[in-house]
Amino acid sequence: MANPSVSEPSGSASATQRAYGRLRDLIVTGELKPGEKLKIDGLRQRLATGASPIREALSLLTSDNLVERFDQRGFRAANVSENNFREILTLRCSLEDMALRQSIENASQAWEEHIVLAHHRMQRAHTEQSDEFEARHKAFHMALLSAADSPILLKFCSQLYDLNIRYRYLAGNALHYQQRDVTSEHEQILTACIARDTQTAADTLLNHYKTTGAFLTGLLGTGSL
Amino acid sequence: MANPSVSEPSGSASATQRAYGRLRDLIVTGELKPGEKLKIDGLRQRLATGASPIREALSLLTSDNLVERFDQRGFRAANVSENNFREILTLRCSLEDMALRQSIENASQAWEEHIVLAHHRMQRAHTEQSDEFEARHKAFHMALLSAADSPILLKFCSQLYDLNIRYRYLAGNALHYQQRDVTSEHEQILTACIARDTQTAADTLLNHYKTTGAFLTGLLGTGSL
DNA sequence: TCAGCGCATAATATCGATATTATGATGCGC
DNA sequence: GCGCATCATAATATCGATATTATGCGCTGA
Repeated sequence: MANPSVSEPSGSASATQRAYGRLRDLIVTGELKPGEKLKIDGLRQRLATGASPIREALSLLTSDNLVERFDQRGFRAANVSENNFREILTLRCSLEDMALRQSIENASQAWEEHIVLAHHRMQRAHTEQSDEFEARHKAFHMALLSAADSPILLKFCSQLYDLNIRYRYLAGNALHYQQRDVTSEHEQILTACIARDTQTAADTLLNHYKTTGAFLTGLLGTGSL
Repeated sequence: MANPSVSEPSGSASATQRAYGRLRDLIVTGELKPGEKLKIDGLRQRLATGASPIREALSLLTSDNLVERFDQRGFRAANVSENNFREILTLRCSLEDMALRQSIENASQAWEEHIVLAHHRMQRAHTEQSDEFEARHKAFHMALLSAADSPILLKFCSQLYDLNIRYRYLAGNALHYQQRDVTSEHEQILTACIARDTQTAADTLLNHYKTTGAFLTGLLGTGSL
């Protein structure tokens, strides 16, 4: 399968959790395409599990905006559109800005160490071309926000992260060229956070998103997707 | 029973939807108390339906932060706390501010008529002491934001609304005294929206929330809940 | 030739039953 | 008398089967 896995260990406890994580990966990575009908029975076989866990997982994904439910007519992978992407990008900028500022405000030594570690792990995964890079990348970004002491806000950010990264996968290799200075951008953000330089951190972070975002919007606009 | 119903017609299609709406009401109104164990079998009998719809509904409510899931140990109604309430209030102010500004920016005649109508219905329900007031109240607030053209943001707002109003129910009649000038506040907001006076509308709306919020925080602080 | 009705097919939504897992009490050993 | 392991109980999580509902095709009649 060779699946990157944006999420946590998939060997976890309940079948529902496994199905949830697995399906989310499939959708985020585009293996299940936007708008694609998600037939219970098909997925049941694919994930080798019963219908109940599948349905529950799909319900959860519905709340994450990754799946659309049509009463009595099953589920589909959520559609994509330029508008949708713009919305995600805009919201993400607003909410992460908010969260990052709160996070830095509450900054503690533990948090500082946490982000340093998360950054390092991401870096290592990157140089090693590891499968884990995606997970580490998300972990780093969430770590930045983690001191915000606002679980709901963090949950929103996490959801938006997934929604956003889905578009990156859809753009696929078109995006590889611009592995540009992402690394340096990450370092800048990290440095600013350690220095408790809220403004720079926020500016850099948002710019980080907007740059990638603008590029993706371009692709979407040209109908490449 | 005499249940106000914060949500839509509960006679709708699927058992899952019914269970979802019903359970949400039960939790929001406090009939199912914070932290209370939600035993599948109990609910199954109470709502006269099977286990699958219940589980699916609970999964959905988990995503709404109204229910907590403990793997292999079932579900509980989400706990409440002063911190949690403050978080909801803060987030709600930020997000609704954002949404309201967008909404006014996109204001159309249709939207204007929509909010006037929603306001009128709420008023009528209020004077008639109708059961529907809660639903109308939410409808009015959501209508204000409805031109925002950002479904995800609106969904977040809707969720936060429910979370917030849950605390109002928990405070119960202690809150009745302060039916104060809520009516006039609503009118002010409506008027400002019609006038496209973004700043006033936003200020009034946020003040509306913060006033009620401060009062509730007070109650929570004194351990009245 | 085409629109509309009705049937066959396929998928969903739901139920009832089972296996698995937590929980609380009981008794044994120390 | 107290702590710990063990067992009975109760609840969850999951499965397989069924009933209900949508869907697409072919047929009829204009």
